[in-house]
Amino acid sequence: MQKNNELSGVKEIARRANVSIATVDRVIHNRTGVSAKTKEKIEAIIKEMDYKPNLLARSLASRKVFRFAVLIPRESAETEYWKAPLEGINRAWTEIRMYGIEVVFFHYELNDRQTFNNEANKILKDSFHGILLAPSFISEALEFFYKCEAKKIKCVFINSDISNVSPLSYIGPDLFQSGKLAGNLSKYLIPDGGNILIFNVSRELGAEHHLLKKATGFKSYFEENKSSSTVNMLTVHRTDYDSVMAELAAYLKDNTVDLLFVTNSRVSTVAKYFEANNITNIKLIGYDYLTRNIEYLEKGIIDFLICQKPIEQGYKGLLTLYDYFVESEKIDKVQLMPIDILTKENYKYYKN
Amino acid sequence: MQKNNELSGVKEIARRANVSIATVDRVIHNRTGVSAKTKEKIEAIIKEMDYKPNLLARSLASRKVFRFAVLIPRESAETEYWKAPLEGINRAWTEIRMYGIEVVFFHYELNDRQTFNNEANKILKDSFHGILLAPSFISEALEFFYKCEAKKIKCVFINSDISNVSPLSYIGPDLFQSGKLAGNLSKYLIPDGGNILIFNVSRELGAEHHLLKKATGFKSYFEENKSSSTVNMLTVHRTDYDSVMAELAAYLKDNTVDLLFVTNSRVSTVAKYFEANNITNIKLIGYDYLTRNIEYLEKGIIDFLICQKPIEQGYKGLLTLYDYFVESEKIDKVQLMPIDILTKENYKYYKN
DNA sequence: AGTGGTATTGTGTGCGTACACGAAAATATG
DNA sequence: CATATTTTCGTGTACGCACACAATACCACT
Repeated sequence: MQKNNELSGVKEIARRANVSIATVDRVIHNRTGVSAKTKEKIEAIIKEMDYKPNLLARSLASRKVFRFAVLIPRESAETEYWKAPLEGINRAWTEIRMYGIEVVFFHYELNDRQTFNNEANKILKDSFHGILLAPSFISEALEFFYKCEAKKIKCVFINSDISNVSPLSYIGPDLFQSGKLAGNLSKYLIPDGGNILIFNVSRELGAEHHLLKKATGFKSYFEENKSSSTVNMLTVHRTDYDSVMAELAAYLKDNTVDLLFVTNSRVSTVAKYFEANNITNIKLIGYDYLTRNIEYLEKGIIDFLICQKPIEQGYKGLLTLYDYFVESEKIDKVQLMPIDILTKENYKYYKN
Repeated sequence: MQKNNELSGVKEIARRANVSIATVDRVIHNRTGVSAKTKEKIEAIIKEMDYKPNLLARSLASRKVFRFAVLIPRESAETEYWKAPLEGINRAWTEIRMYGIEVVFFHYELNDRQTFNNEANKILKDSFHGILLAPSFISEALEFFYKCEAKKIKCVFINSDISNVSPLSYIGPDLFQSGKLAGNLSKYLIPDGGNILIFNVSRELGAEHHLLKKATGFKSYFEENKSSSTVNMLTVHRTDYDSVMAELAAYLKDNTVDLLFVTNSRVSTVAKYFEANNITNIKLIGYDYLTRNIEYLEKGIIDFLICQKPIEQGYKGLLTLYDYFVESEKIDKVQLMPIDILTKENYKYYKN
């Protein structure tokens, strides 16, 4: 390593400063017990040498163990979405486990807020340095977040954010802009003046809910561009196929719709309905690279899928905790994901 | 680290096998000097323990130095494209330099194939383990590649590939599919039956040239979809604004064009021309996230930009060499980049 | 000067692995 | 059977850093 010039490492610093490497070590980690003048001297040398510690040797020598908890929804039969972040988290873990990282997983059910509390309490009873969580239930997540803050536990949010709260980092989409892009895409699918329906399929949908942020962004596109299209919104609070089908059918009986925007990954449910009933004159935009969605994208029933790198969200989420604790790096408060457009032509090359 | 059970590492293997760690080390790196039966025994234990070497300690102890050369075009005044891969390469380098990686850069001029040869020869005279190169000039690159093969130097290609040749890996777009996607996008911009022009701006354009692959893909979309649009192609062999402008103006004087597809990052040159001459009725699709291109995307003069993660290409390129030599991982022969669609609405969130 | 105490600095060991070198065992040679 | 040769294996040191522990310097006060 660096076999070139031997002027690297703490040893060299120590040599130049006429001190022992222990003293150098002390000022590097600014521990106490170093006189002001030697500290200054060493710091000057460090700066002059542009010394960069060898992270390998560092974490080899400092046998620290950090414990992180992961709190995200369980992958459900209805949507495989959460498989992706989990995959990213595991990928990150395999990369950093040798640096002394322990990870414990906790999963809650997306249609049962009580399970969130249960798992959250388990986490609080145990002892973790950091937590990676998807705050799907806002008030519950908020309460949990405050408890973590009190215990000096750092949190990273993925997938959706909570306003007025400042975790170590938020990693996920700009929901508003994501919806706005969907609005923009609809321009390419139907002429101006059409009838558009925003369709939410979600058990929970409070005022601050992230699906509504997408809907708001979507609408804003039409307002900003002074479009003459009509944009309505419909929400179904049951997520099974029959319920969705029934509500949608009822709506379509009374209303003309040229384009349908599904605000989450449940778009395949709508597509299935379209296919079963031979509905081909309604354009369809939805979310997420899931096998079922891709299937309908391939068939041409779904026109566009918007995707926000769920795997990378999980990957970066865990790495962010690692960077903070092990590398003690400064962390970006917000790490927005790209807003990717998937079509029949390019999805094969997409990487979550 | 791994403070849990102490049954990790070569030491534990050695203990269980009643041998010294040196012997264990020998079978791990399958060196000579171990009797068949002890080798078997140790291998069994390794498998049973599912032993994973600590890469930190490994590369700390093995003070190997690998030397890689990078051979890519110089960033030119006309296009900043090659800044991006270079950035990715540098990012990868900072991540792995502590593992004993040396990188030396060589740059050639995109409009002078002789400079490629000059730099390539410099590389051959020196001594490198691996080379990361953009084979812009096919025959020259081919010659160089064979010389490298003869010297057992591993090559990784980025940005464009060469047929019938097998480097360690190709990292870049599927050019054909990339062009095909552009064809698909044009569907959203103009009605079927329009007049379309494929526009190549490139000094060099041999039969195997990568721009032509994009053009072929583009055309294939219209053929496959039995489109009634007319697709023509025009190539300008000079890349300065005045030349491009002149040729384009001449063409447009005699021909109607509804949509123009520029096969590389020079799309901003066309956009500039459109802006200067108030041409607003021609849709424009081009390549690459460059500041000048984004400017025209924002203004609405460019409708779509296709982007293929140039930074990541460089990043992965160097990491691929690293993985091969240091981690001795199996390398994917082809690592295709996603084909990203950039619009006015989502470019801000794009990451190269 | 001697004593106690604090402020400051140094020494040594270990993290998990690689490797040079030498020792021992096995085998071959005369 | 003694010696030479080869095969097989073990010991020790190093990598760059962290940290426990030991040592020294410095100062105040009897």
